[in-house]
Amino acid sequence: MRELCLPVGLDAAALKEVDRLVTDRRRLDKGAAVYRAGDPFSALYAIRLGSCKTAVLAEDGREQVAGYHMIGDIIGLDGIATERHACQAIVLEDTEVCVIPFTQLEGLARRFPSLQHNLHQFLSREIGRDQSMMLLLGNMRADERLAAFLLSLSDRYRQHGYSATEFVLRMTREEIGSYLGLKLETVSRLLSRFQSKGLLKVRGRELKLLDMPALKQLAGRGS
Amino acid sequence: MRELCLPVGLDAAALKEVDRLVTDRRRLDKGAAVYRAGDPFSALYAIRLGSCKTAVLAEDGREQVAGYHMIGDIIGLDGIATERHACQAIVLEDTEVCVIPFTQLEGLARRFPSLQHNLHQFLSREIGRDQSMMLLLGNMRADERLAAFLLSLSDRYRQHGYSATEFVLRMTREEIGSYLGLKLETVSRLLSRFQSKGLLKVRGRELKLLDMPALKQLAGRGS
DNA sequence: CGCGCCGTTGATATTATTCAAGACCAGTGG
DNA sequence: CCACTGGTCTTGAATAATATCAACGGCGCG
Repeated sequence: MRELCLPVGLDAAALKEVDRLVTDRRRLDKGAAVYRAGDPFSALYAIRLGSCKTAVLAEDGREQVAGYHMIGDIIGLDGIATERHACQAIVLEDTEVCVIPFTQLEGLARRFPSLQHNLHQFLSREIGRDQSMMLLLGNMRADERLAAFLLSLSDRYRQHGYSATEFVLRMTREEIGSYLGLKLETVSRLLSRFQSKGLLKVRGRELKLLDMPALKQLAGRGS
Repeated sequence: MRELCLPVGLDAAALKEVDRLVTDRRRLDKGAAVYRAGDPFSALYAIRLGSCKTAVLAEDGREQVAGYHMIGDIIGLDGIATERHACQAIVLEDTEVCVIPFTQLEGLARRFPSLQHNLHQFLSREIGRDQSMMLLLGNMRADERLAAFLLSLSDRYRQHGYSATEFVLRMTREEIGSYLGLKLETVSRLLSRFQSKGLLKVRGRELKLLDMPALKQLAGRGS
C-alpha cells in the first residue's frame, strides 16, 4: 500500500495506521464492477494492479466515461457527497483493488494532519482534472482532444516507469470516444490520420508515439 | 455565515468556531476577480451576496467557464491540490465574499468530525457536479445542454426562495456558450427557437420559463 | 447624442455523425 | 485444421449539427 495510496509526505506513524486500516482486497475479472451507480458508499478503492474506467450514466442509458485509472489511483471519491456512488467503475482487465473504509479513514485524518491534508489534495486534484476535461470537451476540436488524451496516457505511463512512447491501449475505440465526446468512427479515423501524418504508429491497440512535439502542439501545449 | 457556509448537520460548537474563523470579508465590483489562475491558495471563499463564474484557461487564451456560483456557494476548492488556484473566479455583479482561511479550517475539521465530513461532502459534491458537466458536454446536443442549464439555474433560484420560472440571467450569451461548449450565436438562436416553440419567453436577460415539463424532457432524455 | 458592447438573424462553411459495408482477429467447436 | 462467430476496427459517402462570417438593431451609459 505505502506508495500506492496516499503517497506524499506522510509521516511513518500515519502510514502504519493506514496500512492497518487497509486489510481488505478484492480481485475483479475483466468487465466486472468495483461499484455501480447507486451503490451505497462506504469506502474508497485503491488500484493495486490493473486498470479501470469510471463512467456516469444518463437517464436514457448514454454513458460518459469520466476517467481512466491505473495502478496507484484512488477511485470512489464521488460517493462521499450523497453516501451513494454517482458513477460506476468497471475494470478493463483483471484487476486488484484494496478497500479503504472511509469513515475510519476520516478518523485517521483527524489524528494525522498530514494524512488529512493529503486527502484534501486528492479530492482537489480530482476537481482540477475534471475541470481540465471540461475545457477539453467544451473548447477543443476532435484531433486536439485525441492528442491530449494520448499525451496524458503517455505521461502517466512514464510516471509509472513504463515507456512514454510505446504502450497498449486498454480500452476500445468506443470507450475512448465516450471519454472524449466523440464517436468511435471519429476516433478510428483520427488515429489513421495521425498515422498517415507520421505522428504515431497504430496497430489495433498497440500504439507508438513518433512525434511528441507535434502531438503536444496539437493538444494546445507545445505551441 | 451560519447557513451560508457549511449548512448541514453542524453542531453548535463547530458553528461557533467557524464563525470565529471567518472574520474577513471582501467587496468586489462587477468584473473583478476573487482570485486568478496561478494565485497562491490560502483560503476558500463563500459568496455572501452576488454571483460569480469560475473559468479555466487554455494556454492559447481560450476560456472555459467551469461553473456559475451564487449566494451560499463556496469556491476555490480547486486550489488545495497545488497550493495555487487552477482557475479564476470573476464576479458577475457587485459581490461580497467571506474568506475562509483553509489551514485553520483544516484545524477545526480535526476537532469537529461533523465539520470534517461536511467539508468532504463539499469537495465530493463538486466532483459530482463536474462529472455531470462532462456528461453534458460529451453526450448532449446543443438544445439539450441549454435546457439542462436553464433548469439547473431555475432549481437553484428556487432553492434560494426565488421564483423558479422567472429570473434574470447574470451572464452574457458568450459566457453561457462558454459554459455549455457552444458559440454565442448558437445560444442566441436556441433561445429564440425555445421561445417560438412556447417553451419560454426571453427578452434580453430576462427569462420566463413557460413549459417546464417540455424543458425537462429535452434536458433529460436523449434524442 | 453617440459609442461600445451585446444580442439577433441569415448565408455559408466546416466538422463530426450517421449509415453502411467489409476487414481483422481471437476464441470455439466441428 | 478449418470454418464460424462475435466483437472490434477501418473506411467511404451522405447527412446533420454547429461554427463562422457578416450585417444590423438595440440598449445602456457617459
